[in-house]
Amino acid sequence: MRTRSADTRESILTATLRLLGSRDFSAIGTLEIAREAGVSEGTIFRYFPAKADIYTGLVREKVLKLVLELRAELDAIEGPLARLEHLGRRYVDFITVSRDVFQVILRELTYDSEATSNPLLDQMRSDVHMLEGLIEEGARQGVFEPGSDARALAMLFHGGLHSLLLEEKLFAKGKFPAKLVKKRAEAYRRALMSAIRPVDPRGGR
Amino acid sequence: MRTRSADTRESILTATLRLLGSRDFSAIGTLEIAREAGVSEGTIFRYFPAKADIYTGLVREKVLKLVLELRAELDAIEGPLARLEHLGRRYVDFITVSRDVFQVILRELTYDSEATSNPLLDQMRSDVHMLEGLIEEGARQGVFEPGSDARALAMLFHGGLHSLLLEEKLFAKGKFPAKLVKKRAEAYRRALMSAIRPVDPRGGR
Amino acid sequence: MRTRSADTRESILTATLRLLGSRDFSAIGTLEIAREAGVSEGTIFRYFPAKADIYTGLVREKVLKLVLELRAELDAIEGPLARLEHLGRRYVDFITVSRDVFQVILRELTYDSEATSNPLLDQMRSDVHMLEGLIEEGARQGVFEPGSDARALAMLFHGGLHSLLLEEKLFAKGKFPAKLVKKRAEAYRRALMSAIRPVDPRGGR
Amino acid sequence: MRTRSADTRESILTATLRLLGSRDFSAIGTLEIAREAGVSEGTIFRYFPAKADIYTGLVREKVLKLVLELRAELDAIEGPLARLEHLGRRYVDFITVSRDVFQVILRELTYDSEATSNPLLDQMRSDVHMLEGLIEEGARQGVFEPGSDARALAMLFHGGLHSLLLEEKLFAKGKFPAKLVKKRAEAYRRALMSAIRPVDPRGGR
DNA sequence: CATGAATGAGACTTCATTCAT
DNA sequence: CATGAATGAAGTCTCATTCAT
Repeated sequence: MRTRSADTRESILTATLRLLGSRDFSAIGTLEIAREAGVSEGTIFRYFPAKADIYTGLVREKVLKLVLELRAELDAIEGPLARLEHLGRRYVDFITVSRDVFQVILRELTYDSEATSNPLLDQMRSDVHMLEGLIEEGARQGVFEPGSDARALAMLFHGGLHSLLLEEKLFAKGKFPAKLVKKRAEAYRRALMSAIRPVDPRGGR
Repeated sequence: MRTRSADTRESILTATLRLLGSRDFSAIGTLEIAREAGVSEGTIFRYFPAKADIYTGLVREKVLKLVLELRAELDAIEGPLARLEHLGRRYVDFITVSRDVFQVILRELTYDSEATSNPLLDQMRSDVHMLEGLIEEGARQGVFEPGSDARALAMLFHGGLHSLLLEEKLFAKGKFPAKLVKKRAEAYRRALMSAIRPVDPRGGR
Repeated sequence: MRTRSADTRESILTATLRLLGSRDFSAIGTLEIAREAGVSEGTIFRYFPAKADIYTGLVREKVLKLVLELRAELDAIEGPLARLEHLGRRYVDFITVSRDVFQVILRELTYDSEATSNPLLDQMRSDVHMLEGLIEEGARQGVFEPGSDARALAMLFHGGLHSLLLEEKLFAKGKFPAKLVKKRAEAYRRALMSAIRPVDPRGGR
Repeated sequence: MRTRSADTRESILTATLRLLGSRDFSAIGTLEIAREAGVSEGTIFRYFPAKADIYTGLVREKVLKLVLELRAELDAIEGPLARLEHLGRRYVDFITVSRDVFQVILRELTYDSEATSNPLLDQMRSDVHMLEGLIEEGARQGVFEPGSDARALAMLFHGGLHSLLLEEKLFAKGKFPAKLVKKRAEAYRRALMSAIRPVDPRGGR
């Protein structure tokens, strides 16, 4: 009964996530979510007191979880360059396995937040600070060329992910195959790295 | 007779644009739009046959117009470097004077489009092609360093705008003052240019 | 100014009459009436205090007028047979020149009237009485065969008009040409007369 | 779960039928129908996608059903005279138990139909053909006097029903008691039969 | 505990009526 | 006077939520 409940709840969340790909949450009905989740409309309200709580739950249990996991991974890695590279690799996963979640994040960012405290924004702020620090550290260590605006670069890393999704949207019918995502993500990573101008480790330049 | 004022129509559109800053179109009511526009609810439907047409009108008359104007400006400029620089400068305006419109564009991009033909996407595709061509041309002319992935760079220019808005959202209470927008946009522009590695005109490097 | 007003008023009434051919009054909008009459919506309310008054005016000035005229004609004719024959002939006009008005009468009769006094119904009642008297008189005079139910016959004369319109509706695309209306009306008249069994004046039987 | 009751649907239809006695469908609001049916307004739209579908359902499930039943009964009866007499008897039921339905039919006939195919009209056409054939057959068999216009007579049978309802409307406060309906219907039947002049079976004349 | 029928508040939309021009 | 833009009350319809089964 513990398990059964957890599964139902999960299926409601993922069904909602799926539907959020094509429309805003306010344009999705509870009946629609129920059908997509394979449960009855009434059941939804046994798991969530109100429709809005589905979204809240989604952000808390899917979106934030993803972001926090990524952060934990990065924190476990040594060295600015390696970290940045891990970040780049992870972005590929975002698009292939967690694109729905990521799409929600992107959309959420297009709203003026009036909430005094938004955990997602708080986390992103912290991530940007981390990235900034990482770039500055890299510059101090001589791994990156100094003189760049660390915040702008940090923000652009995020922008790169947005760009990758947009490219797919503009130039693919449907979705990029995993292989192509990898290739394109690599191109973006290289371009951004080039903006940071990591000193070529193999000498030269 | 009272003249059917283009002003009324305009005020409905801009009111909607304003409201779109904080929520999706589907979460905004027609009564809300009416109040924000300072007209009665009935008046809305004298100018737009259905609620959805307000959005359509917005995209056609505000969003597309802006994008087309920018494109025309760029087409009038000679030389890849000058063009890219104009683009960068224009982005500042987007955020200071047309931020609402731009926010609509960004959000629109977070939905899976099922429409067979979306004029906004068509235009963006064309713009990306233009940017790509421009970067490749620059590389051929020796103004930019060759070897980069032109499409990734072109896409990143768009991502930069997204990043700038996000930075404001994360680190400003309210909005960046115009002065700061200019400064930050300049930082992004330099970072992106640096990714393109324009050959330093003042020799050396 | 007397004339101009009267024309406008008239055109509003006839426009409404025309539209009433296809829909109930409640399903017709004032804008529609205005367009059909070739005036502005505002003008309608200079001639009629409220929409409902158009219908009232129609009944008073067109429908009742027609019915009263017919009655006056009949009253001027001597002899039951001649009267019935005039009635039959007049029915042809109803369908060719006053069909809109007649359609309004027919429809009006499909509503349960709750009004304490309905001038149209009052008039019809009086007409039926007149017809009844006429049939009874004919029977007394030996012009008609006695023994029939005068009221049923009187009512059937009205039903015949209804039937003629229905026949047209069922079997004509559009409307019967005047010639055909005449022919069919004659068939109905003969059938009804045959129910009354007028004693053949030319001897025999 | 509460079962989706056919009763609810039925009560909506009959409530509408009741209201249609006094006004056109376009003049009846969905809230009114809901109250008359003893359900909430929302419930109406669980059973009918749009208001117009209530009317459509009414015609399909009540009106047409009635007409088709009558037709089936008549088809099962042998001999033109017996058929006509059954028709006459059935008309009494129409007015006593299905008067609402019949009123809808009558009103429907007062509109110019623009629909290419109207199942009610199609059925009526077919019924008139049947009646015509029946009268002609009777004439050939010598049961009826020949020489009459079969179509006019067939149409008049329908007109008789209209007349009966009109008589009630003109001369009764409220409705005729069943007994009286029977008596009056008999009078109409006799009058119409007399128009057909069935040869008196008991010889004579 | 799941279901889906029922609900009513509120969304979108229409339309008779008013009134500045 | 005529016009048609504006209005808001009322209509149709949707949908989150409740609750009997």
